[in-house]
Amino acid sequence: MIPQLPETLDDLNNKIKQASPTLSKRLRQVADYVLEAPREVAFGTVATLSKAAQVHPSTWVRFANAFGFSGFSEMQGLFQQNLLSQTSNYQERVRLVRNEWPSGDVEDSAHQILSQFCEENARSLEQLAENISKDDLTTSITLLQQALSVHIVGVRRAFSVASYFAYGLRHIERKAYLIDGIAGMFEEQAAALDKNDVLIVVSFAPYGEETLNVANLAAQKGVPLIVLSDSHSNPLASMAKVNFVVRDAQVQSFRGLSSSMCLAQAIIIGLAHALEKENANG
Amino acid sequence: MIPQLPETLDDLNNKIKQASPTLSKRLRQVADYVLEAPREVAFGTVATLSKAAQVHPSTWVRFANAFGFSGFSEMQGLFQQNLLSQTSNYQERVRLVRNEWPSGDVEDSAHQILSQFCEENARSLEQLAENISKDDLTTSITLLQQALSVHIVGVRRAFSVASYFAYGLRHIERKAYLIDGIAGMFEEQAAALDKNDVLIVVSFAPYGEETLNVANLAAQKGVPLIVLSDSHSNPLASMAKVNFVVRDAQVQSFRGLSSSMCLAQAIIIGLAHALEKENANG
DNA sequence: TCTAAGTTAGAATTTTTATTCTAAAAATGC
DNA sequence: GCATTTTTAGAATAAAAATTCTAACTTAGA
Repeated sequence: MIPQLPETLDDLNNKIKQASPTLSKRLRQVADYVLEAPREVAFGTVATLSKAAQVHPSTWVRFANAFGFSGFSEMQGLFQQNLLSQTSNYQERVRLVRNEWPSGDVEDSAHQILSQFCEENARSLEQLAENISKDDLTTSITLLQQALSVHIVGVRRAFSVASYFAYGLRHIERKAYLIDGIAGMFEEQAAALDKNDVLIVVSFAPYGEETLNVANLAAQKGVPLIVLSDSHSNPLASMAKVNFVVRDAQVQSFRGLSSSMCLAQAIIIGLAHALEKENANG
Repeated sequence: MIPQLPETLDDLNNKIKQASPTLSKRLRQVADYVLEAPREVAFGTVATLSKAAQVHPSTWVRFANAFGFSGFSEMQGLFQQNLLSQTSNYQERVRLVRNEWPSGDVEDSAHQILSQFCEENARSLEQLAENISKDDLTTSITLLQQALSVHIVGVRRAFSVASYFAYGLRHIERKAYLIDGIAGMFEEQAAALDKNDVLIVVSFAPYGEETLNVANLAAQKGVPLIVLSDSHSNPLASMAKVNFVVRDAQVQSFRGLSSSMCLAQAIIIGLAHALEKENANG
């Protein structure tokens, strides 16, 4: 198919990108995986990689053949070579990234910003699991499990998280309603809250007025609140059944959302598991 | 002989140096080789390494046993780990250590899920900076800088990211319009696109039809597209000026958004920097 | 020099890994 | 909608790797 066999990993990567549109479904799956996780490929076996890329072992062989290699092993050599060549430069690269804040041209600084964000966000993620209590997680999942339906409110930065909650909960077939205040109807939407529901409130400092109003309305009706915020001393803490505090990474006075998103994800999947177990037990 | 098995390569190296004088001739040959060429050990097989160190294959097994390993393969793991950690990525280590999916009760499993999500997301963040090319970042920032206004489209899971773009861009005082298809008006909203604008398209597999339609309309009008997706081979790639591929962590067939959010953030802040510089220079 | 303890290399075995082949499935063209 | 081609997954095979076992060897001590 492609007779000229690539000599370096970069070479191969280019050929893959180029050929990608013409590849069949499974081969493209492998192509995507290879571009994304070259390190895994360096050490993996056909068996482990097949699992990771969710394809049949022989697909890897066919893939290697398609790019001119005699088999998987020959192709793997390229990935190992690459890894070796990378190790010597590594120290230097880290030094570069940890340098002063953007001094060079736009090109460099943009990538430095990205690197720093990645690093800071990764760090705050690493702490997240430690900072969130088991009890809070369990309580919130139980609340969501028992709820007739779930409403979510959040504005501005918090809106992205709120919309993700709505998406995720619907994905696992829970009734989820996003209070988005469309056409200024925050209060009208909040009126639909029932005391057998649950309200998830996502709110970061400075706490949005609309969000506080909705939360107050809900509290008056006796609707349990699950709060996700960035401070223990937020105005919602006292009325909340559960109060998650997430410290998202901050770079250059801009806060991220990675940790909040991660917690949202964990709650959703945790709920999915709980529901599964419930069903299994009758 | 030496019951305590080393946990890191450094650990092992120290133990080797310490034990070296007491080792037999062949074992010392291996010891010398191991200290001198750890990188070879990471990739080699018992056969190739035996030749390189001029010993019999079984010597390697005896050597590994002498330091408490169950066999050569177990010892080799340490060398692979080391190589990966040098390249900033400890994916392999976690892959090796990672155990089965939670089996315990809801309380434990919920927190386990959170831990795993944090871990996976942190890992994919670490890779993000490496996988995103400088050129793509620069190009997209320049496009956004020159754009009269910015439109953003994304549905379902991608909607959270799209809404974050809209929020962030407005925050730095760019004109940003979120094409949310409210009241089914995707096409009507898309009609507002001007060729001096830019369209940011966020789309993950399976690519939403609405998103593709909007992107097509934009492309026809000559509006530059910045695409953020999860695969090199997405249906938008060919029409895009820039095609960012972000592989968000996946746990239990549910994908996160941490990395996408992080990239969005970096683009926004990178743009803010570029605008600042532009203003400073007159 | 002989013996006993430790060490080694070779052969054999077991396990793992890669590859090939083939029937079924999917996609494509008519 | 049918026939043809391509693609895929599973089983079977081939190759390779790692490990074990044992007899031969080496060394040290009497």
